[in-house]
Amino acid sequence: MKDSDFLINPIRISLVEDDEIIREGFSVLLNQTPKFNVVSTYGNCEDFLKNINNDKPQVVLMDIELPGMNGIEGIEKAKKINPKIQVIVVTVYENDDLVFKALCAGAGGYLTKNVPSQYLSDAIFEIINGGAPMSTNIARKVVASFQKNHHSPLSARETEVLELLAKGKSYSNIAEELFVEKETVRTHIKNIYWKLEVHSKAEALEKAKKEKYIS
Amino acid sequence: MKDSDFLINPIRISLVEDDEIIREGFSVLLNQTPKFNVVSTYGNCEDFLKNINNDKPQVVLMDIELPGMNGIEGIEKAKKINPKIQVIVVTVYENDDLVFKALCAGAGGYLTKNVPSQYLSDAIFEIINGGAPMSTNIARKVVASFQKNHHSPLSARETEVLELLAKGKSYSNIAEELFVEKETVRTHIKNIYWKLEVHSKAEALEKAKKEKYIS
DNA sequence: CCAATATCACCCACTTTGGGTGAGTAGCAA
DNA sequence: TTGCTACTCACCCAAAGTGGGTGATATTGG
Repeated sequence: MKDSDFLINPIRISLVEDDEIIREGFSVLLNQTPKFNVVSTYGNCEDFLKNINNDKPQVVLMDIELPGMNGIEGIEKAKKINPKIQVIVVTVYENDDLVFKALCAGAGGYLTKNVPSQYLSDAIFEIINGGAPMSTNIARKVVASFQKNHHSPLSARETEVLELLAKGKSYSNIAEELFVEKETVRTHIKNIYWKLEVHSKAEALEKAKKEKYIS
Repeated sequence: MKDSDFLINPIRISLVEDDEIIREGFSVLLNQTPKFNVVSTYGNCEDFLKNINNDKPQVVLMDIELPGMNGIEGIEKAKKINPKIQVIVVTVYENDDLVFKALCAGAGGYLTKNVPSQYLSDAIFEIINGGAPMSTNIARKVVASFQKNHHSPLSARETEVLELLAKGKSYSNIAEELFVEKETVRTHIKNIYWKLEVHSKAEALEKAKKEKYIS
């Protein structure tokens, strides 16, 4: 599909943003190009969800901090109504937790609000073309979330054991998989607990994941 | 830092790519701009790693499919030698497994090889500025990896229970957390096993993660 | 109304888990 | 050489966890 095709069938866009100034700004900005058709704008998720089947947006620009239902819930419900809807989060918040919650909820893009106006249009085209538009800092966060902490107190073997424990395997399972005795696995786990200063599987996994000793 | 600063201190770049044509092409292309300084090019990881402390590259463009050590291992070892090195994978492979293995190994960017030459330069600036340059399709894969399967056979409550089980919690832990009896948790788990056609925690978690019923 | 969901109970047997203590081997670095 | 760490294995114990079976009740949405 070429960009010019959108002149015949402009991309249907809804905006959910409680700040009226920003909302109208985005709306005017996007409507400047005939490739976009801002079909509706809302100040909260409730109204947006109520009209979603009428508006039939292809792309939604969604704020996170909203009166009433927050954007995360809004994304979840919107995706449940129509999984094909592409949601781009546009927010000032770049707190790690929010970013990952939004992506888990179904956001397909995430922009921090200081985006130059050109980026907005680019992002919309990108998500329509199967991409995942993200601000620089967000992309880095997302990629970093895959990477492990290089300053783990755990030895290679211990990390291996803990990784298998994280998959829900029992000591015996792990022993078989690593071709060692169950007693050896037990010793590794005792040492892991000692190093992480914990006294149970759940605590160890929580700490190890938080500190990114395991993925 | 402004782009113009790189005229005084050009960005030091190493290339690891076994196809000599591509390698030389990239090298010539990047050296066309005085902001870049391609300090070395290699056809395999072994040679690259041997000279890494001499070359002192800030950015490495790394192929995955290489004779001898593959790119994934290469990234791991390079990051172990100098964690500050920024690695951008440049490859034709966009197999899910490889993408995530590369990111876990420490890659900070991932481009599929049909990148227009302009993108290469942009990507290098982006990674130096704390971003994570990715091709459209790769970014989508990465974002999609956070999202759950909307066609889960599990009920909301069952998913909740399984999610806690994945954290290594015991039935009793889960019961407390959900304010129900342990017996109720046991029933949920029995139903989960039945639905997923498995007979143990490890099997259930494996299947549920593979099918993305839980994260 | 029926099916699915969520809740709880009691049976049983086996395994798992966490903690304690001790000990041998190997490799590496001061 | 002497430590240190890592990796391996063994045996003790008691409590808790796990998987499977069967049953029940209440609520809810299509």
